[in-house]
Amino acid sequence: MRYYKIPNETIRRLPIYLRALLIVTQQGKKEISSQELADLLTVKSTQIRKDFSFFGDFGKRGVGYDIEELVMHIKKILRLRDVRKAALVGVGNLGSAVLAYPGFKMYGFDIAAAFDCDCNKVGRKVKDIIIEDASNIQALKKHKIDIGIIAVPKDAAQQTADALVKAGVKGILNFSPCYIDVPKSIKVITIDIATDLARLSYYMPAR
Amino acid sequence: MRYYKIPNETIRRLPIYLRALLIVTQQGKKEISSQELADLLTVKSTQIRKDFSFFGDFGKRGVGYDIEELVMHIKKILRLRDVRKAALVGVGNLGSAVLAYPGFKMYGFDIAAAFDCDCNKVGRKVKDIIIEDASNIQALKKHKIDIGIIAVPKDAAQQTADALVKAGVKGILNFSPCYIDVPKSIKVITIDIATDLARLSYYMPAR
DNA sequence: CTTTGTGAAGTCCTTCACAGCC
DNA sequence: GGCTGTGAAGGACTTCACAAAG
Repeated sequence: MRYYKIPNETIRRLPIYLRALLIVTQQGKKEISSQELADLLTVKSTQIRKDFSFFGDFGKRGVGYDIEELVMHIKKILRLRDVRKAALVGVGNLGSAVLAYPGFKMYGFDIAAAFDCDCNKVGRKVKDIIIEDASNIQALKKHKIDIGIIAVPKDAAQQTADALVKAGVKGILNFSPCYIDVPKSIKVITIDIATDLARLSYYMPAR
Repeated sequence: MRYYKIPNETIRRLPIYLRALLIVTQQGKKEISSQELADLLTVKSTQIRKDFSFFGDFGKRGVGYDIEELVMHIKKILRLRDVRKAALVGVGNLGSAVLAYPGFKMYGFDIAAAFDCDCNKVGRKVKDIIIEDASNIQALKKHKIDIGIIAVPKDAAQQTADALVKAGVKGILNFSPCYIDVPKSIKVITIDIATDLARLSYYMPAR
């Protein structure tokens, strides 16, 4: 194996592979061939082998891949092996759904703090976390939290982002349907269902 | 302009352009150049012009594009011009967040029905919609609803999908972190934040 | 002078074809 | 026989460079 740069498209597929592998692990499977994995996803088996070849060759010819080893490698590439602490801002419906979502833990994220500006919510306990007042966001500097999750109404998104940046986060997951402006050393990922919705529409037959 | 096939990647970017255009429209802007749009997004201006050129040439040289016209064209390509009716299944935190999300309307989707299997919720009214019992999903056949939104716990996802297919939907938006099996004429889009999370992790500096 | 529209060149990614190994 | 690993070929998308138009 040569140490080529890993293509962006491969990085985009790794989480998809990871999810599938975690699901089949729960079903008790120990090994998987590129063909079996391909059947679960909409990807060709040669594509999968090529992708895996970028970070080592650990498949067994005639057999397939050891799932546990594969999961470990993918997590390493995606830097998911160490638990990363995240803070949630906005505990409305969306924020609550985020708190309840099991995927965070599965991917090595730990939501360690939650903030809201509604005094009725402040002090309430959700999943072992006490909701704090949003004006205390800067406090998370002490907690080694490096990810902020924005789940507030869009008019409050920018000021929330500013507060999070001030508090020292390095990455932001933004659920508000708007652009937010941050220093370019901060990585922002905006999740907007609308873009997926539009794709659903395109690929669906007309009524 | 020649009628080439529109590249997949262009289709993927169109919703992103659309969102940006809708945002600047709200700010009162009437025309925009490819460079201005590029500055808002992480895309090169030549890319934008090339993308737009696939579906006609309606830019004014020396000026830019008429935003209203552009929005109309993109909506046409993405088949978003006619309102599509959707049914939501599962009115928990996530489902409630979905109901409250303004993006649906903006993109021509109308959530016209909601279902849940919790009898405490059935009968309650949310945003002009009365929550119906999940066993009545087949009833939506009468309502010309062709999209189903799955926001139920993952163990109930497959049976919900089966019921929706039986009820005649043509597309499914799946928020459950699992694969669902449907006839291949049905388009399914699974939204799993975990994949975005993993990308956030990869592009963030190590702790 | 600004900005679009577009062939051509360049880059990146996917698929093929098959050698190598279990 | 079955499946991985990979150079090479092929295909898709992006960027360049510049002509054409307001």
